[in-house]
Amino acid sequence: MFNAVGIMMDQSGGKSFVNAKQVAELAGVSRSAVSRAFTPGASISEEKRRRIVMAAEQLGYHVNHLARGLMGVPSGIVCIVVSELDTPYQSRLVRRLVEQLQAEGRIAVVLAASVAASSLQAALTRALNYRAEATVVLSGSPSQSIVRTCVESGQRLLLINRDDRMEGTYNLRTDNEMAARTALHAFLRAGCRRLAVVTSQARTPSLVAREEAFRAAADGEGLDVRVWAQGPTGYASGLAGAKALLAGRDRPDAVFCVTDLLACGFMDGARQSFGLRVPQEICVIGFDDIDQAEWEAYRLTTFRPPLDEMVRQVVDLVVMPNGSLDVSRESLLEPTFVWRSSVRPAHAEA
Amino acid sequence: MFNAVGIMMDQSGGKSFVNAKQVAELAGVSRSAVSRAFTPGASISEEKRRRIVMAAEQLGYHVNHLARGLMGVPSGIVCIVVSELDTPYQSRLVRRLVEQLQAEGRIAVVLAASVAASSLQAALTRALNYRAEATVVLSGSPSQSIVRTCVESGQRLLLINRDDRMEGTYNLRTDNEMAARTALHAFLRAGCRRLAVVTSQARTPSLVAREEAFRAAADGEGLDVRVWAQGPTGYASGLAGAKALLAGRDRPDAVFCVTDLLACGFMDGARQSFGLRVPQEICVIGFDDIDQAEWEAYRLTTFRPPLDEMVRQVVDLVVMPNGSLDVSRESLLEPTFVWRSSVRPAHAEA
DNA sequence: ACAGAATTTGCACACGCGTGCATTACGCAG
DNA sequence: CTGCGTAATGCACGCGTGTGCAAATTCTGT
Repeated sequence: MFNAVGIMMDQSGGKSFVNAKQVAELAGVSRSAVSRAFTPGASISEEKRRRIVMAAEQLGYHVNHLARGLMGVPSGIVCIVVSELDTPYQSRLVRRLVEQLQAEGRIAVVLAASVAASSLQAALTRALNYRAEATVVLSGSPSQSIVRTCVESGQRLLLINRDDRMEGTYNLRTDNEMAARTALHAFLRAGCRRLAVVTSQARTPSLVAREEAFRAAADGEGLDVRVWAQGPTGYASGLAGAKALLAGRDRPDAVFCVTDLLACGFMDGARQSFGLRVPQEICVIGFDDIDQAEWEAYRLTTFRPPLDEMVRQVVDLVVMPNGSLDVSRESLLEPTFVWRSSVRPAHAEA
Repeated sequence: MFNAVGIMMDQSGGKSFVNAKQVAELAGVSRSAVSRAFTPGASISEEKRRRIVMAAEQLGYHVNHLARGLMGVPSGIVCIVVSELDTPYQSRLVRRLVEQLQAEGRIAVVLAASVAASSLQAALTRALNYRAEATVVLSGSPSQSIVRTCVESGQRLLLINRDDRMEGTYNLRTDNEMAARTALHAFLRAGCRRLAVVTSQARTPSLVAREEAFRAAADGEGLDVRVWAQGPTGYASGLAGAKALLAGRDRPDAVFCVTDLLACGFMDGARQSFGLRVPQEICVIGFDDIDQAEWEAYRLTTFRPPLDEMVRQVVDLVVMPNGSLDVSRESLLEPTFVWRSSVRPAHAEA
């Protein structure tokens, strides 16, 4: 029944977990003492705690967080819902979130919202089943009903980069409108007049906001904007966009790509298929400041979302106790304009 | 105390969770009935189940998986330990794993092993605390002691791409040796003779294996190999490697980069700083087949790990019941050689 | 040495759930 | 109507833990 180190075997041949009672028996103390030994701030003598910890180590005992979460104690579980984890921007954000949440003693459950349409619903249900303290949604449109379920259950729902504000959720978004205006003015100062936007078929709120703000700003200057919006939000669409936009006469001399991946694809297309030089013959601005934007092959002028600040706010909202957090249900973060070499400097006008 | 839909408020103002007892009261049945209503195959009349489900929906009731996991029922939690989630290769692998595990009804907890050296130890401890069914390690070297603890607790430990096999773990790795030999022969057929390897300071087992296998294969042909190994495993190191290796006289004409990111950096360095053309003047081979390897700017010849097969085997090992899984504690997967444009074809010898 | 304060300890309960077991209700043939 | 087999139901227990409360122990000051 017991092996050399005292691990109990169950009938199926696998090993079962050691519980506090067994540790108590080995250490010759009550089970409560074991519980207190692993509870910071509990009243227990140092000598007894040492003996208990030693016994626990010998048996391979670990506090069962499931049972702990059964009581009033918060579970420490935070869900992160993400659809395209293999994207440079998303993966970086998730990494930072996981690290910081972990530093705060939380544990991050990553849920994929990509498989089916109802998958997010199922994922959030699972999150509820595990008594997650909060859920961070990086993508997908949660249905109104599931959101209500979450909020009513005391779940905090943090929506990142989604412009559709909903009742009872905390919204974090970057200032897409400001970025679009900044991009336009950078183009104008570089002497560009034939504007274009490259975006994707996916009507993600952030991307739509960037496109529309850019068009509105250009409209304010009396300038026209050609728009290319096809395929998914990735490199391939940018490449295809270049081939489409640059094929005809009167090709654009300034292109705002709503995503860095689109921008990389566009630049490659402009160079390979049309022999254009960036920024001499065509200027490009992206958004996200992914790693590749800094690569020598691109040196892309783009907007860097304030990742540190975003992560900090998310972690704060998660960690914050239940009282007094309704103060700011929404916050708008300013991206930084990162000037590299894909736009002509102002003084070098045509 | 109760609001319109019957959600109980706790004293702190947040909502507390609904339990089976409350559902039972509303539906006018016993608590056991509620439990059975949500247990597939339990003995309960269809009419009563409908009434219970309706009451549960009205109250926003969700089965508490923590309490369920308290009993013999497996927790359904799988831990994924990863150090560099914002890397193209890792993020893609994690995404696939999360999706497939989710499809099998498991929930994936992502643990960051990057912060501190002892962080992996802490991560595995947390995994044990939550009674994870299995832990998939994509990086870092777990200490022998913590591995024993995991295995003795019935945790399955799956190590991916780590050559150090340990007692009681399941190992999945790709055939780095074969890949290195294939790369060498591709270089030789292209007429290259001045070989080099670009790797990083990190002594990750896979990377070391690729480097050493390449050197061994070259040695078998009587050829020398210059090695550059500095900095982390990323684009910047590849760029620096190019500047260092190509600066002197007698520059290499074939470079095996142990990672695609290194290869991208190297290609950019070779082009920007030395005006070299790939593959006419220098051939490059990478490893991982990340998205960027297919980009027009690189069109990198590289090795594609069999991701589908890897994920399938991991999921199989996780899902498999406790009996009869010691059959294959290790499996070696063959990467595919992806031929693009960064190596001269065989017939175009110098 | 002794009272009183301060600390430590153990008992017992609660948390939310699944389930074995005894009991009841039901359907059906004789 | 009776007997019997089957489906449905409710009671009570156990899972592993944290904690209030009272009892027990140690410490402190005079």
